[in-house]
Amino acid sequence: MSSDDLAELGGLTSAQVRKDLSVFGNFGVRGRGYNVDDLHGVLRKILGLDQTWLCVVVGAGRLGSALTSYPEFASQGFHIVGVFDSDPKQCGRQLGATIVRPIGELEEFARKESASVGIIATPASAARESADRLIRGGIRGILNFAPTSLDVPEGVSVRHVNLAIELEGLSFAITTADLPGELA
Amino acid sequence: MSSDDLAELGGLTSAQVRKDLSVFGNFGVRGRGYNVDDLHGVLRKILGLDQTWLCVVVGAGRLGSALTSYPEFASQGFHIVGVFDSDPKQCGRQLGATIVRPIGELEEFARKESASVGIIATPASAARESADRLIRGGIRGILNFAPTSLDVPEGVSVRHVNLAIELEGLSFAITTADLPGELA
DNA sequence: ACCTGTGAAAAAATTCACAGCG
DNA sequence: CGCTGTGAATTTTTTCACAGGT
Repeated sequence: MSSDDLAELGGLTSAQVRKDLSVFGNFGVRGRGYNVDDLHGVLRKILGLDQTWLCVVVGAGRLGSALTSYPEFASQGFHIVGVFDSDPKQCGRQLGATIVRPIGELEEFARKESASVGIIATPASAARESADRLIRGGIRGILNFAPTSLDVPEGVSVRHVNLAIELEGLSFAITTADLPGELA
Repeated sequence: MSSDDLAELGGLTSAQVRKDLSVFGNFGVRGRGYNVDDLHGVLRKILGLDQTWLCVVVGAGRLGSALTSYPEFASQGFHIVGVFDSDPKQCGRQLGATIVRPIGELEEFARKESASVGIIATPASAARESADRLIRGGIRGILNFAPTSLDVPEGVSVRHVNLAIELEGLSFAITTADLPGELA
């Protein structure tokens, strides 16, 4: 498959595809293009997807429940090994392959299981505390669904997913698309 | 509040804050900074959040259910007025303020209700069809949680949220942070 | 004195375009 | 001939730094 084909699929330019791949190595063959299977394998390795990642979820509400059982996570090697909630009523409930545990057990559990990824699906008010617990539990990366910025020490990576902001972006796009003579 | 304060809160530089705001107008006062309430109102208006957006959700699985009842959506003026699923077993179930309806009723429902935003929370295999239905229903913007690219006509905006890719990004960040002499 | 708004400068990302290999 | 990999050119984004208003 050529960089043109890949670009088409990804909504990019072929030069973009080639430049980006060239950061990591020379994966193509001049005159032929890229071997899709090989490239797939190489990219999985670069992304660190050639291993299983042990994850814990904080927050067993609707979003936390959905994420815990999200099939795309498991299929990419992200295994949810524990779910935690501060609400005693949630604790003990079966969720995916595990049961919901009390938030107080998070640190010890994460350490024992050597979990390296934490997913925060709590209300904003609990996000900071959740992050602290995850960090004390020895987690290396946090995916934060709460609309809260997090301070983390060196060596811990954070990504924010703000679902409301995604809709706000759509709102802006729709509103802007409506403006008639705004192209000047 | 000064651009410095705003930058601190948002994890940006003050110049960034001022430049970005200056695209839309002069909202600050020299020597004083920005009035937070005024700025909030102006930005809400720019983003189109000074109105109620009627949304329909396609897919009443775990993710669709979580999104339908996601409090941050309602609080930003995004109201879920309908949820649709192709599985007859899901139909009729109460979800948030509405019941789950058969997918076949989507187009007519969206038109009647004048819904302008569609949220796709189906498996990848159903995403394309869902988008077509939404478009035929007169929707103006689509938030797509399925890992599928969508072709949409002029005038329809799309945003993709790929939860697995967020975790893959974390995986890469963690993996990369581990490499010892990779700073050269 | 403080802080915005903005040109100018610097840095980063993207595109161009082509030498060179298969 | 086709297509990669990559320097060079271009465009975009970010940062700098300061004139000017409060």
